[in-house]
Amino acid sequence: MDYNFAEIEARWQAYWKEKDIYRVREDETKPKYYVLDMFPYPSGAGLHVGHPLGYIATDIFSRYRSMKGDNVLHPMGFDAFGLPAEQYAIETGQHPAKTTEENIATYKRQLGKIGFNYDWSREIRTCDPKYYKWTQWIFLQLFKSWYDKRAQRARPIDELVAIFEKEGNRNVDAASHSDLDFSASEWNALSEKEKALRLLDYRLAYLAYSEVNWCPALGTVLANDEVRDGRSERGGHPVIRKKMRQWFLRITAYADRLLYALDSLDWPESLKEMQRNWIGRSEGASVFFDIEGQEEKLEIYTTRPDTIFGATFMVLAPEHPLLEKLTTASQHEKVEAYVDYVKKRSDIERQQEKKVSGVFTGSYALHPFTGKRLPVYISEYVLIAYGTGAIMAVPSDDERDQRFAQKYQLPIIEVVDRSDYPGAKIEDKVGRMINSDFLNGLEVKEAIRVVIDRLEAAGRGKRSVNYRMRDAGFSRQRYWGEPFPIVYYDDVPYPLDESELPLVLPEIDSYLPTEDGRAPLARNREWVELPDGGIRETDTMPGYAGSSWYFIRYMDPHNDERLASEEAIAYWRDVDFYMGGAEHAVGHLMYARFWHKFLYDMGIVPTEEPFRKLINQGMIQGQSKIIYRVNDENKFVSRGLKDRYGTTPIRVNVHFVDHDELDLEQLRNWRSEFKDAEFECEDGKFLVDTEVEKMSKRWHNVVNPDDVIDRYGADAFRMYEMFLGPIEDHKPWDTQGIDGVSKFLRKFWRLYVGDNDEWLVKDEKAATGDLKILHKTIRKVGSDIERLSLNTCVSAFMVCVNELQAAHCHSREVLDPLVRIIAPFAPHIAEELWQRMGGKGSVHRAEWPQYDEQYLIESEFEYPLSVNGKVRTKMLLPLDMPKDEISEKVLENPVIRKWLDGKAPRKVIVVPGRIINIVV
RNA sequence: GCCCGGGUGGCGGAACUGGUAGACGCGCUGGAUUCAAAAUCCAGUUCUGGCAACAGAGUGAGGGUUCGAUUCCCUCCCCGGGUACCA
Repeated sequence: MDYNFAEIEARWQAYWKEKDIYRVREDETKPKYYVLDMFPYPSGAGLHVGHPLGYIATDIFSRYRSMKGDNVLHPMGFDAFGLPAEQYAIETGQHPAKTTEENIATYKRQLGKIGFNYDWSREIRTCDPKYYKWTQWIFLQLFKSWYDKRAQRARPIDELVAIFEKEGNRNVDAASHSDLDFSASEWNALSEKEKALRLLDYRLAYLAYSEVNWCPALGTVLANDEVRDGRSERGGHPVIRKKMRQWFLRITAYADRLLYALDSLDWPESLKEMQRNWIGRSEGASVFFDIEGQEEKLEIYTTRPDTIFGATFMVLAPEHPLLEKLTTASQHEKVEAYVDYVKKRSDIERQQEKKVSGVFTGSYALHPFTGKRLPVYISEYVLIAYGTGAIMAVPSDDERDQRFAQKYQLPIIEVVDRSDYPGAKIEDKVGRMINSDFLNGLEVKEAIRVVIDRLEAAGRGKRSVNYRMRDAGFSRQRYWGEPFPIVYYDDVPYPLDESELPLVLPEIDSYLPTEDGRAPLARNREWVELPDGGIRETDTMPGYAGSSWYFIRYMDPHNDERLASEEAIAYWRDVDFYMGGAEHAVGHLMYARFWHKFLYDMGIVPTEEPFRKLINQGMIQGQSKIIYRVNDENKFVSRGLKDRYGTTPIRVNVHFVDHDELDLEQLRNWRSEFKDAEFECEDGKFLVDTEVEKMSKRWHNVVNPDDVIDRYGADAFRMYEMFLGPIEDHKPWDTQGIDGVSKFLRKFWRLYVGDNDEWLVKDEKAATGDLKILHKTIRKVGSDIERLSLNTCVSAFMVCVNELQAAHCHSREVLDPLVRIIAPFAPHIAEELWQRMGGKGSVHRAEWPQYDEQYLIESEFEYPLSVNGKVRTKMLLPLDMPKDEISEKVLENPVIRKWLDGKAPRKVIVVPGRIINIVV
């Protein structure tokens, strides 16, 4: 009987569920291993064949580790709050909880068919109040903490209050966005409200005003990627920048720790580099410039203080707070016009502009060393959000400053002699200082040190470190997210008592924002307005809130007392291996690391970093199928004929195409536009072109795993996904190719089961050759799994089965270990054969076999013989033959003699067990 | 522009530390089986020449190191991802 995957897979999936074999418990007798997949957002479209790629890899890896004796945690859950469900709710009026629930059911059904080993008793959903109780709890801890830069850790805010009461803030080095100085008596004289507002400057979760993309027509705030060219992507309505009071998380306090810990992580180098760039640490100096006729000083940030004698003008961001004071009456009109011009431009436009523009303010700054007058300009190339929003312009050593100087005819003073460094660009930090007074003759690096010392001594500047990274906006004016456990009294935010958590997301009558532009939750006045006069926060938390700590919850997902028990956390500690898409390189991975470090400071988790090893799985792309429509006609032509007409390419459903030939019948029934169309074939066939691109409904190239599994089975599907190529690479899906692994599984089956379903495996001694094949495979598969090279594992299995088949091997001594090592890849067929073989318990609880070195030792080797590096023939020689004896033997070889043509070889190189090269 | 990947048959890919380039599979070609087809099995399949033995070329292009380079070094081209007037 043939291998009946449908029956086998259903049987064993039911068996595993019934026996609960994937249930994981803490077990001190075994080493722990935590394997994690990035949990999915359950979209309405369901899974396509690209989604499970990483899940299959971790499934194989975790099954392997547990057969090797580890206690493996491999959980799954759902990132269930998010924009698409809310958008759908706005369009249909359906509650997002309901559609989310339905989508999760679809996902679980689809995942179930693939045969994963998740411990579903540990499933979590970020939208479940039992889960987000602890998301809210962590937020409260952030709210109640400040960051002590000296101790390099978060501390309770009460300790900061105690310090303020005793000595003010002068001896505190805290992460803060305020530079206000105050003494103990000044602090103690403040009202309760003033104290509360001032503390916000120090909390790790704080309120501040910031600009958002406000779309008046939609009455809502838009994410950056929902805005195109200053208009909303949906509907094309104008979008303006609007100031709103919002929650922020002080991630910048952790910038250095986030940066330096990267070195210790086993992550792809490219991903670590992205995080480094995102943090964007730079070392330089703050310099204070006097302004002619003004009390106030202008603070600038520069990484090149050494070039200060080359500064010939200053540039401010058009939003700079000092601008009004610096603008003289005569320049007022021009400045205002320029500020207006910049206001209308989106950040993206401003940043992409290649044309230099700017306006003189009328004021002059004074050079701190020479006292020279430096005109102060404004220009859009200086950004208010970076550094201090003001620069000293050094046209000799900065390309943008140079272009600006050229356009406005400002002087350029060369200050760095780079003649010792041919090829150095103007912004490279190399060279010898010239025209720079006391810096003359110094190397750039030395000059930086010297000039900062001078500036500090003169009280005109200081060493300073700057980051590109900014605090994380944590408010969303949306419904489908975690409510903030915050109540305002007299505009001051107070935390809810932890006993009141979770603060459950209330019902509302419509998912739209209110008419006056407040978040949707404001619609439920009963919920918002408390009897004691308190007003609840109506913003909700962003998507990354719930995903920043979910890996901890899996350790103990049903705990109502703590986010996870101390014992569970002490046992599981951190994620050993994390698999997910590269699109989360900076967002999710940065926030999760930040939260983890905070929880470490709180003493809740024992490790500084959450994810020890990380791999990005590549994307499985779709193959779009393209046909050509003749312009202005209801006529389509086969691909070879497209150049005879003016044509437009059109994508058709990938399922209508077999071997590049289109099934016209199916196409005609697909859409009315094809019903009566004319089709011109070539050689009786209608051929299509193929384009590899993202798998998406839009391109009609989506392949659903359910269909593939129905036709070929889950085991074939799993192995084929792995066989496609290296896990990190992008590669196109081609359903045709699955035939290969499907055939392989049938061949594999026939080693065990005969045509009439008879059991072929015998308890006989295996031939040495068969044992060689087996042990070679055990070794290769084991080491390839360790390095996540799963595609080569599959081909190793193919080679093994081909060889065993040719050898007519039916010995249990070989076929028992073979079932075990294939079990992680094809868990169903392995379980079936294991059980038929009379194996104890599940094959997935069996031990991973050891390979036996004795079968891998060879006594002879067929050496390739090469002449001048080109292989000419082969020769079988004993591996223990001494080199000079080999040389002699080789020279007797007729093919080699022919190539030597009677001459003596210049050299004979023997690499034992590898190759022999004769140089003539 | 900068940073990080990557360019190998018709296609997906293999070659782990410099040692037989193209494993494994798809597709294609021919054959067996079949009334026929599907399925299955067998053989061939980098390119060029040759019936073949064999010879020449060949891992994006050019150069270098080496007995030997897909692998190391230099220059350049192309593709993918990230990022940016970041002072």
